[in-house]
Amino acid sequence: MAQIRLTNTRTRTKEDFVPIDPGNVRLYLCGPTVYDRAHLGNARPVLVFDLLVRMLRHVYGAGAVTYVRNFTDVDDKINAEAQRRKAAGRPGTLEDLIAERSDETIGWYHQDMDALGALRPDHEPRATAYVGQMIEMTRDLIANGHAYEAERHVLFDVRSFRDYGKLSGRSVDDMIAGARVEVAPYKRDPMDFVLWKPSDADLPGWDSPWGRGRPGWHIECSAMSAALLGPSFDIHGGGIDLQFPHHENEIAQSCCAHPDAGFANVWLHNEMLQVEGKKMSKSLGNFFTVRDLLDRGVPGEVIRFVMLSTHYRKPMDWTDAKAREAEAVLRRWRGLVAGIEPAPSPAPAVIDALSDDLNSAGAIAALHELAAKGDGAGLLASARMLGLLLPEMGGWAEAGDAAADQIAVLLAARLAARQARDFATADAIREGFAAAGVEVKDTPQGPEWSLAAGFDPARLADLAKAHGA
RNA sequence: GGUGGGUUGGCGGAGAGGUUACGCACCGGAUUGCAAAUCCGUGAAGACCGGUUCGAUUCCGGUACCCACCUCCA
Repeated sequence: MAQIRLTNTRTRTKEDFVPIDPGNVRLYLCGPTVYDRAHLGNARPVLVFDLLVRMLRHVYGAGAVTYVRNFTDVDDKINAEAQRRKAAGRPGTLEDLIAERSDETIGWYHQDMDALGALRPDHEPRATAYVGQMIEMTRDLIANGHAYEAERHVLFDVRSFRDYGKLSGRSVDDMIAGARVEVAPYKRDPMDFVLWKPSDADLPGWDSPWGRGRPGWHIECSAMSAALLGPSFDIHGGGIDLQFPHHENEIAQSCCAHPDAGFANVWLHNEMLQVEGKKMSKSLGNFFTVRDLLDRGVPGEVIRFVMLSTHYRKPMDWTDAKAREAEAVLRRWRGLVAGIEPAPSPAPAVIDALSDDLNSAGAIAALHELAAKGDGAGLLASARMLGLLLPEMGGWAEAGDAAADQIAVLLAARLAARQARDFATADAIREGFAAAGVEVKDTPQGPEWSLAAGFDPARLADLAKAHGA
C-alpha cells in the first residue's frame, strides 16, 4: 500500500499521512461564496483536492473517504444582488431572491467543476442550513470565556487562545503593529474577530440570544466541519490566501469550542493562480471565469491538465501557450489509447509521484514516459488516476461525422492529385488540412488522420468545398 | 513595517548531495515527390556571493529580484 506524504502547513514539514480512522478518512475544503461564476483561481483548490480524494480512495478504498466542501451563502454580495433584483421589480421576498441567486450560482458551479472532471464531494453543506449550529458554537465560546458580546456583536477574544497565530506564523503583536484597518471601538483587542453581527431590517437575519443577526464568515466553516466530520478530522484545505485570517480563526474557534479535540490534523494550502504573472483577483480586474474558458473552446480536460502540470504549492501562471500544448498532448494520448482497455492498475511511477505530496507534474512526466514506450494500457489506467483520459471527458477530441466525411473526400482528392503528380494541388490540400487543424500522417498502409490543437470545422468545410466535396 | 513563499536549459516544469528528469521548441539522421507525423540521436540549466563537503543546482548563511498574506478574495 502506498504511503501518502503531504506538506502540512501546521507543522511546516512534509510528513507521512496517517488517518485518524483508515476506514473513514475525513477532509474539508473551503468552498466558494456563491455570489457569481467561479473564476479560474477557484478551480485550483478544487482540482488539488480532487486529486487528493482520488489518491485517498485508491489507497484506503472507495468507501473509506468522506469529502466535505461547503457553499458560503451568507454574504453581502449575494444580498446586494438580491436587493438589486428586488429593486428591479422581481417578485418574491428578499429571502426568496437570495435563495434564488444562491441556487443559480451553485448550479453554475456544479456545471463548471463537472466540466473539469472534479468529483462531487460527499457533502456540500450550505451555511444557511447550519446557522443553528453556529449559534450553538458561539454560545459555547462565550460560556467558556473565549468570546464576548459587545454592542449586539459577538467577538472572539484572540488573547484567550494561546496558539492564535501559530498556523500563519505570526504573533498577535506583530499583526497589530502592521494592521492597516480601523479598529472598531468595542473590540477588546484589535485582532478580535466577529462571530455574530447584527442585521438591519432590510437584510436577512436569524434570531439569536444576541438579537437578530447573522454569523461571521469564519464560524460557518467551524460549525459545518464539526457537524459533518466531527471535532477532529484528517485534512483541511484551501488556498494559501485563506491561511490568514480565515483558517487561523477557524482553528481558534474550533479548538476553543472543543478543547479536547484536535480539529484538523493536516492543513493543505495551494499557492495562487496567476495570469500573466499577476495574481488573479477581483480588485485587479484581471480574472476570468472557468465558463469563459469553456465558452472559448478550451476543453475542461485541457484546463485540468494545465492545472495539474504545476505542483500545487507553487504559483501557477495560466497562459494560452500552456493550454495549446496541453491540448496537443491530450489529443496524441487519446489517439494512442483509442480502443485499448486500461491496465488493471496505474503505473507504480505515477502512484509514487502522487504519493509524494501530490506531485502531479512528476506524475505527468511518468505518463509521458508510458506514452513514449507505447504502453497504451498503462497510460490509460495511470492517466485516469489523475482524472484524465476519462471517456466522459473526451467529447472535445472527437470529430463529428460531417468532419470525418469531409476529410475522407479530401484525402481521396489528395491521393488522386499525387498519383497524377499534381503536387501543387496535393500540397494545397495538405496545407489546408494544417490550417484547419487536421493532422494527416502518411503511413506505408495509407494516410491516417487525427484532429490537432485548434481544429476548426469551418475551415475544414471551406476546404472541402474548394476541392469538390 | 511584520510574515510566508519563490528564483532550474530557448520556454514550461520535477526529483535527487555524486549517474539522462520529463514535455515543447531547436539541431542531425532515417523516412517522404517535398513535407507532416513517426523512429533514432546530439546539444542545452539551476539568480548572485560565501560556507560545509572528497564532491552542491541539491544542505547552511547572506545579497538581489519577484510574488503573496497582514483588507472581501481559492
